[in-house]
Amino acid sequence: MLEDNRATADDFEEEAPSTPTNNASTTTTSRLPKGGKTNDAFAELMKPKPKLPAHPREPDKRTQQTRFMGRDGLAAYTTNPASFPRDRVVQYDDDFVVIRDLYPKATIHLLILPRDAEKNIHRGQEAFDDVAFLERCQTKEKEVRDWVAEELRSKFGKVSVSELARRQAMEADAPPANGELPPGRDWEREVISGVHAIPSMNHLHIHVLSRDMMSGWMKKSNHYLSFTTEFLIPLDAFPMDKGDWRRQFGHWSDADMKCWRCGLNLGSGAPGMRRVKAHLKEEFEEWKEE
Amino acid sequence: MLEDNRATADDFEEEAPSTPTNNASTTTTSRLPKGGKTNDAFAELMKPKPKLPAHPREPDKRTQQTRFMGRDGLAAYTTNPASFPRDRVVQYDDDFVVIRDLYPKATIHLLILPRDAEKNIHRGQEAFDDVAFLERCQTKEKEVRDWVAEELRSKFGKVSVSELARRQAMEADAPPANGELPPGRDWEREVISGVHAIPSMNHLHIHVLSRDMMSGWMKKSNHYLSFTTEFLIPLDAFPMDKGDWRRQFGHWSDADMKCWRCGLNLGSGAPGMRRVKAHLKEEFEEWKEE
DNA sequence: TATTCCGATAGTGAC
DNA sequence: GTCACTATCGGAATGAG
Ligand SMILES: Nc1ncnc2c1ncn2[C@@H]1O[C@H](COP(=O)(O)O)[C@@H](O)[C@H]1O
Ligand SMILES: Nc1ncnc2c1ncn2[C@@H]1O[C@H](COP(=O)(O)O)[C@@H](O)[C@H]1O
Ligand SMILES: [Zn+2]
Ligand SMILES: [Zn+2]
Repeated sequence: MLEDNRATADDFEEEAPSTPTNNASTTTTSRLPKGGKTNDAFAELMKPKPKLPAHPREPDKRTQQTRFMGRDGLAAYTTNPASFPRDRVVQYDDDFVVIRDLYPKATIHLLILPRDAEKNIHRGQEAFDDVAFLERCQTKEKEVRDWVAEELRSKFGKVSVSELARRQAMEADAPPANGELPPGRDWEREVISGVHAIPSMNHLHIHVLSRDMMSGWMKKSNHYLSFTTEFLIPLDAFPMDKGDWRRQFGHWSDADMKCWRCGLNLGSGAPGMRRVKAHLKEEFEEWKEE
Repeated sequence: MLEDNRATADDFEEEAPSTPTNNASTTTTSRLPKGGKTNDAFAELMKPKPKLPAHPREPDKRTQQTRFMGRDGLAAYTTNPASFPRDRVVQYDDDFVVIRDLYPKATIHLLILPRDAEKNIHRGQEAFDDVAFLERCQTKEKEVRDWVAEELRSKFGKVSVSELARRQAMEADAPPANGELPPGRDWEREVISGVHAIPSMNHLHIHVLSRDMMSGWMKKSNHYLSFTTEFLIPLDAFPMDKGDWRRQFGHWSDADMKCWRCGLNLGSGAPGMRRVKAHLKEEFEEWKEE
């Protein structure tokens, strides 16, 4: 059973809301040397851009250690899950460890780590040729998807109109039995999962995350594309045909990013990513309230 | 007659000599987040690289104003030379203003600015089609070259072995008349001059500078190449044939830089530029003492 | 399609 | 091939008391 440790991606603090003085008073910026003392007060107002800390609060020491293992940073979770605090290792058994992604790319972002050391050094494309192994992973994936769905409900249920009937029933004087509750919003539909066609981390991991893509860690176009294109391969694509093109996934050049919700093309590269961030912020508000 | 205001490029302070502690103690550096408070003292030692001020001392206010005119920054000198202090405007008459380059690329670096507003908005390739105008410029150029040569003599004469006889004669009990002095080193040979094939500043200017290329403003490979290749066009190349290739000078890609003194190829780009700076520092010492 | 730091590279504006 | 600022890109390293 998955515990309910609700420290998630939106702990990442977005840029501090700018005071009126900050962006109202002066819209132009000088490119010339800050010069003598006349400009000092002036320059004071100009954006040194405080440069956000990597993590809002630094993670625990044990988790920090994993960051120094580079691309092998997931190994320690699989070999010694008990050494991690429960807000990072959400659940584990002999076969799997479920962790919170240390750099979540959505409001909720978990990773399922298979522990079998023979299997977990391969990509999904190879590891999932073993159908028995695959099926265990699929079962776990389903379980975690459900859990993420519940996490979404508890996080956004109170602003979601689809939850209204269920909410009212629960708050009624005589709440119905659990099975009798109105189902509310189908949050499982808002969960995506799968493996990356070209993982960067060396140990097999299945992403399970909310589809909102709202996180301070969602910084680069690669990040966005990796969860919104065929680069994210769902587990029902396995076992994969020997000739399937995703076994030799090519590197993408600089593909356009499309809004996951409305399909709007937001362009590519860093400029596109700025548009994505701005656009998703608005979509997010609507999406929560569906 | 040119005044003798000896505030020159080597006022630019080179980087402070690094203390032994600075580069000896630790050669490895971590690329991972500085993390908790344990690292603070450690990180303290690591190179924040103080980032030199643009100018050693900020220039006078009037001269600072020219920097806010971008590529038109030379115009004010030609229209109102009297408004500048004499350490910036070295000399002027109805036809020319001679200034110190605000970002000198050599120990001595002057600019000759023709004042004729009909002429000075064109590149040399066009302006010097007017032969009468060209000849006035060439006369002035010669005068300024001689002046720079004298400036070099007074700056480096006392360490130059070629100056020895002259120096001794001058310090003798009965110094000979001026015309009778031993000539000493031919410093005019150490002066280069001309116009850039593709100027960045909009008003016609003739560079007259010592060939040492020693200056804190000599930062980018473009800077170096612009004074050590055919990009610097001497005035005797004018008037230029209609079909001369320098009338449509192409952009250079990333040409190798060669030591102006020994011809050594020092490579291209920023790495090459670092080698140039290091190599020239040694050449400079020898060159002064020739 | 790990993160972080650093340095090199581009693109803009110039009060 | 202005300068100065900023953002972007590209590689290297991946604690250590
Ligand atoms: N030390 C770590 N602990 C937990 N998650 C990590 C760590 N390092 C990287 N990650 C996450 O692992 C995922 C690897 O993605 P990928 O290899 O592209 O499938 C990314 O979502 C990272 O945020
Ligand atoms: N405001 C300024 N005052 C004096 N010299 C300047 C100013 N701005 C740029 N320069 C110099 O003008 C020269 C222009 O070079 P170029 O246009 O390439 O021939 C460079 O050597 C600059 O250092
Ligand atoms: Zn949209
Ligand atoms: Zn040399």
